[in-house]
Amino acid sequence: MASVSSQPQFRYTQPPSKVLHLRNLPWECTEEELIELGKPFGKVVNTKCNVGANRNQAFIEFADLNQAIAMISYYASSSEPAQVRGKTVYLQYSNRQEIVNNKTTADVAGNVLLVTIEGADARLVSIDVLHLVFSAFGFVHKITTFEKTAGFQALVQFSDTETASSAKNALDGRSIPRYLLPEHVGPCALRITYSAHTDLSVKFQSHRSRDYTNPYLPVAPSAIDGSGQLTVGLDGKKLEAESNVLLASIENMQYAVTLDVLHMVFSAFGPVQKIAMFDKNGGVQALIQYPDVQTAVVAKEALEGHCIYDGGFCKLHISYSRHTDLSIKVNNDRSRDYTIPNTPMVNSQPSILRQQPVSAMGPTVQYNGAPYTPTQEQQQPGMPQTSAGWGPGVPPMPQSMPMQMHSNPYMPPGTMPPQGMMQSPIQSGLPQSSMLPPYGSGHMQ
DNA sequence: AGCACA
Repeated sequence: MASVSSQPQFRYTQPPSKVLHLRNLPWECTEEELIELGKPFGKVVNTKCNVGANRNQAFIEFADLNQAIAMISYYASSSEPAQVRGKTVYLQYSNRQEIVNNKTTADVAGNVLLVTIEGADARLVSIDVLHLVFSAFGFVHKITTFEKTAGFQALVQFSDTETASSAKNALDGRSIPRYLLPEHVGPCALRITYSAHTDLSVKFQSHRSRDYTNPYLPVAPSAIDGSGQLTVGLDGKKLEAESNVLLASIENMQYAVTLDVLHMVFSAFGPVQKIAMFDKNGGVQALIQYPDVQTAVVAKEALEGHCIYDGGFCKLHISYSRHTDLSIKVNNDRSRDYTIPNTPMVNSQPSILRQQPVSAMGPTVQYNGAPYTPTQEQQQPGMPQTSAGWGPGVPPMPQSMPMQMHSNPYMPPGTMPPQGMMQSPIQSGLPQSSMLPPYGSGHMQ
């Protein structure tokens, strides 16, 4: 009582109640901790935690009024304040006589979590980031997101209550790790309660909802354009169906990017079958055809956003083409079919070596993928690509590079550049493992 | 640090 009357603005003594009002709680405070706190004084029959705007208040209801009085009296005269996790908790009689509506859906543990993403940039958190965050605790079945007055919210469905609880306990009040968010996105905290749902209804895969148990669920019509092409990814970003043909556009093309340079760069990941270059929107684009989708995926992942030359020159932007087989009518300096040795060659002078603006500068694409080392058989048209030479353990600079210029079926006799020129820009530019992987010399023309 | 689905 003394503690209550010591504060002028709340000096009025509350009439006793078997319900106590607690404040200044750590707001991760659990029901169990409240019970622990009250247990010494009597039987706690009900609690309600995470009350108030800051979720740092709670109520404890004792079986008997005398027990509540005992607790108030004890802490009124105690030198040690009531504490939860070392934080001082202030308590007083509640102005209500019983806890009502204690078990709201938010308190009843279930397999679906209601997640509120807080922060100015909450809306910029993608469903994929949420998926990543919650997947740390178990398989996430479904996620739906929506906007409410509470802000940007998501329902995250786990297999069971235990998994959901572990995620809730670990993540409630925490911020999404910065490294999972784009740089421009500010901090985003998660507030998590249980949802009353047990099974979310996800009709489409979209940037707003996802069903990870059903990868064949149709994609939302809003994400598909008139031609049936997928244009909007499930994260709301542009997305294309994977293809064995890549569309590369070159940004900031300070240096001439030739067919040969492209061939060299893209051959690092597998045999390049065809390349077609063309002008588009004032820039240069190229279609690069691999024999299979997997190779194209690896190449795209590795090269996307990277620059062919140091200093941000010739930055590659790569998407999947709708093409699956390019039609190369003539081999010239803008298009090439590497699978047909005898297609007429037009103007196939190796240009990279002549056109280097800085003599010692070679392509320096950096990427994180495993380098592909072209081998003899992988150069053979029609041969199935082996996985040999793949994997993270492949050294970026093998001891002996396969020298197969002599056997290159695509190189017309007499057009082979001098050995010294072949070596200088490319190989001398590879002192570090992060640099461009070895290109078989046979790829260069 | 101050009373509960707003």
